[in-house]
Amino acid sequence: MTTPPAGSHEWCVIGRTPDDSLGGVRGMGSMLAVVDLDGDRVRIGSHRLGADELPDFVRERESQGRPRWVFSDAPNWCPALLSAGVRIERCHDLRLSHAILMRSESVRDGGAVAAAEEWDADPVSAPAAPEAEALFDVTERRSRIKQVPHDIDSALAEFDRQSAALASAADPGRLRLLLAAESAGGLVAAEMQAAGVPWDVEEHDRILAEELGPRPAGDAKPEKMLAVAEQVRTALDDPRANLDSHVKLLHSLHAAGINVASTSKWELQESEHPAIAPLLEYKKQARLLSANGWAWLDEWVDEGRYRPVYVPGGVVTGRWAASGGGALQIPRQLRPALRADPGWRLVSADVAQLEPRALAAMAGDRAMAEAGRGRDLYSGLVDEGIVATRQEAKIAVLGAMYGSTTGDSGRLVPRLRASFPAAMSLVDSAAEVGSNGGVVSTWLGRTSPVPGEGWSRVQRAANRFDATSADENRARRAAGDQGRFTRNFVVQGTAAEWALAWLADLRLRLARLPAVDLPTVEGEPGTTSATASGPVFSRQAHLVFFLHDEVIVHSPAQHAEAAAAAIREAAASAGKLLFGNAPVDFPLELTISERAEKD
DNA sequence: ATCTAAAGCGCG
DNA sequence: AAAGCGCGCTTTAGAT
Repeated sequence: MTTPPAGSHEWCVIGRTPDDSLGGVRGMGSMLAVVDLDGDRVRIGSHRLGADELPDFVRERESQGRPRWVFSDAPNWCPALLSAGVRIERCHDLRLSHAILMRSESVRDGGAVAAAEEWDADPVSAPAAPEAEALFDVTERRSRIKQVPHDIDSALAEFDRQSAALASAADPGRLRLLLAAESAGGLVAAEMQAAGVPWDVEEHDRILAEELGPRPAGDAKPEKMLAVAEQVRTALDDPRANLDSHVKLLHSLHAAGINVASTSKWELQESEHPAIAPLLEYKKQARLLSANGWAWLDEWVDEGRYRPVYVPGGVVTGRWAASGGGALQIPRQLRPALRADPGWRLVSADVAQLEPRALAAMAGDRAMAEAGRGRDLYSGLVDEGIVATRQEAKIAVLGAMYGSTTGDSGRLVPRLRASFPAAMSLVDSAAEVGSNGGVVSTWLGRTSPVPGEGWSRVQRAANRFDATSADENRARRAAGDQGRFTRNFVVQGTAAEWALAWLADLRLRLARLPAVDLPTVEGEPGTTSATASGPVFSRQAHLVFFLHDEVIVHSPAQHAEAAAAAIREAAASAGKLLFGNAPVDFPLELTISERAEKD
């Protein structure tokens, strides 16, 4: 195998060979084109690799010059590299970048990217542990999902289109930063899935038993739930009340003289009736059982690791989404089941009030930045006499970012307008653009989607001479909805960019921490042994969880302080990278423990 | 029999 | 209280 020349501005585009049956191994052939981006793109050479050669090749190149690897789609390439013990430092993810570039209003010459529709595809999760019997299902499912092309020529062509689009951007620097951060996020997601969240199955089971009773056989209801259900039926004097069907339950409630329009808990809480308390308890139990009960444990936790499927860029604002496993909805109640391996620690950190801080930074609102500096931003509003209580501050700030107009929130938002004119004018303008059908962009240039045809039709209908008041109301409501969406888009999206920059930087800092020796395995191989994290992460601090504004790092105990420092430094560095010397800080709540706190 | 919509609740 | 943004998941009920 010839090794291509190393260079500091080098990109390696990875793709499948056109003849992927080469050597009798279908789908395993790989090709690399090594590209030098100094000046015009020059194809230095391409290299055909055999079935098992890619990981070694990547490892070798990584140790020499750290190129930026160009992937069609990180989930397609990362799992094999990680399971072979290979990590990369930087990449450019064509699928994620395509989604940003095709919409970005900063790009002046994006037609070619937008026209390459095959790159506008669904994210595909990497297959979990390849279990023989499930393989058919996985293959079957994946074949129905629209995937990006993984062959080398398609990847090179798309890479060219993206490079041209980027070069035409109004602010290529910011957009380049966004693409790098987004791509790094793709790597983090793949790595977190490979590592898994250390999960204490016994603790989870203990929590379930405490709330629901011991695990029932088959799909019977747990005994504590049955008992609570009986209390409800007795209180309703309706021995056959069905608590699982909203419609039937509503009938039973009405029959018992409880006048509610729905069975939602905030409405039930309003009523005074002996059935309400046990009913709310039952609903809580039912939720826990169906969402995160024993079935969830069986399906998603294996060998002491919870492996959810993250979807970077899955939300239009740039936030991550999840697909399967409910990674973004793990109830606080179950957080204690998240537990470090023996000799390891969990280092958890979250940013207090990330979104308003991102807004203050973006708007250059010095007064708002000052209100939050080094302290709880909501308390800052109280200290500065803008509102009376922390609760009011929270309602006002959320109301400002979400565009609420009624109730307490509507009453309090005007005070912010007086105190923080720059921040408020930014979100107010974003709302106005959206309500008129326009698009808005985040700090780094992620652009909101154009409202759909249905939206425009509603607006047109309201402008016709024969428009009814119903038409006008519908149009006004739709315009308001879109305005609130774009208002929030700039804030949520910019906060997501800060979080990506934080993650990207943290990932590299953690990779530079020292590795530890593997614990000697005595007797039975422990099911929660650190080796469950795979060859790359079993000896080194690594990210295991990310949720919009919080991270959890799993670290050898002796490096936990260093990991904590890395988290803080990465946060400071993210603020600088995005906002330069803007007077906004992003303070962290950080804890080192063996177990995640219940909160 | 299988798909979709809506309700409801978990997370930020 | 709900409101005002963004999601995923489970369940039931209704449509195909």
